[in-house]
Amino acid sequence: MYAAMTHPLEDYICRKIGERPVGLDLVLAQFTELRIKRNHVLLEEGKICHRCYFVVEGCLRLVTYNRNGEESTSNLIFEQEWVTSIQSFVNRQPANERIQALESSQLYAISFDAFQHLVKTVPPFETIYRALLEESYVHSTQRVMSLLGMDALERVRWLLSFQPLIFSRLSNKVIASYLGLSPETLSRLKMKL
Amino acid sequence: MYAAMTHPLEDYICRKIGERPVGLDLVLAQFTELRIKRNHVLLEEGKICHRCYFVVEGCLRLVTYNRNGEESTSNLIFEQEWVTSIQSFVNRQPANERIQALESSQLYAISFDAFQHLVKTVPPFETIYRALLEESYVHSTQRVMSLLGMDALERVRWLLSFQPLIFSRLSNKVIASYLGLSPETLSRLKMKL
DNA sequence: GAAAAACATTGACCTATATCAACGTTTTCA
DNA sequence: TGAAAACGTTGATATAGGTCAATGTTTTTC
Repeated sequence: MYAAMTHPLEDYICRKIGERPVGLDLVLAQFTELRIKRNHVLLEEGKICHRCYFVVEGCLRLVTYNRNGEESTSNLIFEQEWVTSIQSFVNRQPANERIQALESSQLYAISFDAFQHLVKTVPPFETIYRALLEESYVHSTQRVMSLLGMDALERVRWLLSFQPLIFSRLSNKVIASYLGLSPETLSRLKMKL
Repeated sequence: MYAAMTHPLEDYICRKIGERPVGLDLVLAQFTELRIKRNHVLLEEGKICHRCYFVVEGCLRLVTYNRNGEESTSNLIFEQEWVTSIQSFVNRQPANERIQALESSQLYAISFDAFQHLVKTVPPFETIYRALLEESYVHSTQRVMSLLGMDALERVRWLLSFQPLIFSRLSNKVIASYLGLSPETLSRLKMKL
């Protein structure tokens, strides 16, 4: 039970940097804990996203709506990952996506202003943020490639090999909307695996 | 002809930062100029991408190949933009995409090691890199949303409104492969605009 | 813990987009 | 500059995946 004795975000940061950085308490002080229930909407589309969240426990998704009101899952976020509507958070513009909890979740939240301040004044924080942006960008480009070049079955296999966790934890409907498929199609493809 | 008197990369960096940063000459010294012809392949898939390029003049694309050898354009890069195979460059792993010139181009290249060194030792360089990652990540997420939630005609209109330059400069075939469409479909859709 | 709602699956059918083929036009390059 | 190759467009046809509907199952809620 040692894990429960330390601050989850402290663990994360120390692990990422490989040491306990100077000024860490100052960083941690900028975050507030937050617990939300399944289906809770953290951000509605059209609103500006003023916060960035670290996921301690649980799972969330970014949801976009097309002209006909049909939803797509533009991203899935699990433990030890961060979530925000990046375009809205960075550019201070209305979000074109919603942030919704898929499971009851425990989060740490930081405001845009505090985030910017840390990025500017705490070098290790900027480094973590940069590394996170690299990871996220790489992931997003891989996703674009899969959507451009693979058919439905290939995408299912690709997701199964790189993020098998998703299949054991999320509903058929959510997985389908993340893959750009109808639930019926995903249901049928699962039999062909 | 004033523009020709200064270093294009110097211009870019000063414009991004809003002033001439200390140590800029040190940064510029790490880059080497490079001129390539249309269709030249800067990086082949399967090789590790050891360099990052700033585009002074011209246009390039990132190309991925699926199981059947059909190509998709995973990104398009114009003047004043950067190109590398990000996953390969950052993680030192074989690239799953090719970098190819669509026009004869003038570039400035920097090696991975020099790039890392600048990121670590020249704070304004890290800041520019971070801002670039933010922009690129935002762009990539928008692309995912368009591929998940829009039909072919909507994607064409979307591209036309956000990057009209592309239509005046690139071939029907390349635009189609960037939109995830066959050339025939794009050809037909253009009449419906 | 029972009723209601949401979900997963399967079948029948439909449609957006791909594929294949033909042909004229543009580009490339010897 | 002229032959060959690549490209763009259009028509005919094929198909992957979507939509609609029915049914049984799981989850939510009061």
